[in-house]
Amino acid sequence: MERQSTNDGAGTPLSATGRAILGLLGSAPRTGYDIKSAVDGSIRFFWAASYGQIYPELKRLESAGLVRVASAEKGGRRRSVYEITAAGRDALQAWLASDAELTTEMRDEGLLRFFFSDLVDREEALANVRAMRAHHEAMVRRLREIEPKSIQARDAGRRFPYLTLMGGIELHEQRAAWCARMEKELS
Amino acid sequence: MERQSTNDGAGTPLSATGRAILGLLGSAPRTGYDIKSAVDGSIRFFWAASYGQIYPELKRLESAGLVRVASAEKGGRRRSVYEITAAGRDALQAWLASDAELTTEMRDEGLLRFFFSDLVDREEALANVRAMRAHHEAMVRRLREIEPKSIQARDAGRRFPYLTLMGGIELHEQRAAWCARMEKELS
DNA sequence: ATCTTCATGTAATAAGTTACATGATTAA
DNA sequence: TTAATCATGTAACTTATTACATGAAGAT
Repeated sequence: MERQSTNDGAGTPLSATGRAILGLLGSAPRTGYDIKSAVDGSIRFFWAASYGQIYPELKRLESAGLVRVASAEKGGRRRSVYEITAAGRDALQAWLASDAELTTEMRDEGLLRFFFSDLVDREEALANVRAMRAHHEAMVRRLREIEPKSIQARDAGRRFPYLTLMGGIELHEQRAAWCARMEKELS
Repeated sequence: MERQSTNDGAGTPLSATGRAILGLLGSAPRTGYDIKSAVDGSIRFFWAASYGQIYPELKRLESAGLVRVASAEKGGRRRSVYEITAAGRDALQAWLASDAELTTEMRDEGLLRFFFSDLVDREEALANVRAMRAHHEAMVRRLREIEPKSIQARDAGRRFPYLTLMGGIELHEQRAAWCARMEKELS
């Protein structure tokens, strides 16, 4: 087994979510709140993060010297804007260039139910598949909403977020189509 | 927000992994070891479980009266075969027929890297996509290996495991195809 | 003989969610 | 004036992984 986290020299190894946050700070300085919005508005379909992870992780990244806090104020209001440091950029690049094992996991309770559907009536199996399809179709709609923003970034020279988004749309379209086929199969 | 777990009357609510285990015991009595094998050999691509979850969960299911242990012996060796009880079957059916929220999550570090690939050279982005494709192709091969077993179950009247498996193969084929297209895009 | 599979479990740790608490600013 | 958005954080809890320990049975 290989090490599962990137560790450059000393200090606590960087967790996968830490890398995600660092990556988002790679393109712009952000507050914890901004990071949560960015996660939800772009990488959420393959990588989620809650405030309960983000704020503590930002502190860990800071004490590891990978980000620095530029405590700005907006109005009279406290606001901590984090930006990536040179060391942070190095760590990020090192991760992106490494050949470490990539975790890929899926947890889909809809498929779990589908798998066990021999135990229930056709109607119940059908209801489950319909719910799955509705979910994937909703995902496609949500992803399409962020398409314009992604196109802007692409035209500004950052094409990967756009390509990733298109991949996500395709993925959920394929899953929705599979559900539709299963609905026919069960009818 | 709705309750996230199925709770029939009193006792500890049943966790998602508990439901997965109960579902597997729905078709045959099994040991903890058998359950691990069954998970790895069928539902793993959308629902994983480790021994560290399985053995404690079996005890919880037992004290909730949803499974019973028929302590069999094979050779001179200790062996705990669990089987589902009538109450367990009720709980399983109730879950399969309920309209509770279905958790669907994905964590894909390859896509995370891809998303951030504007920060690295074309070569590094390409290496990452190739690794992703290799992974999905390996998944397709592994799933195809269990196809015969699945066909047998289908011919014996349990068709959903087969349909689920075909869905998984399609899913990973689609992802591999997307990777191939991205490789072209980057060349 | 020795390797693989069968078999059971726990302890430490890591990762992540949910609920809660608090309050300012901005748009309608 | 009221709702939405911006903003920060923690505590309790749940969930899951990893590493370890142990050993018999069956195959080569």
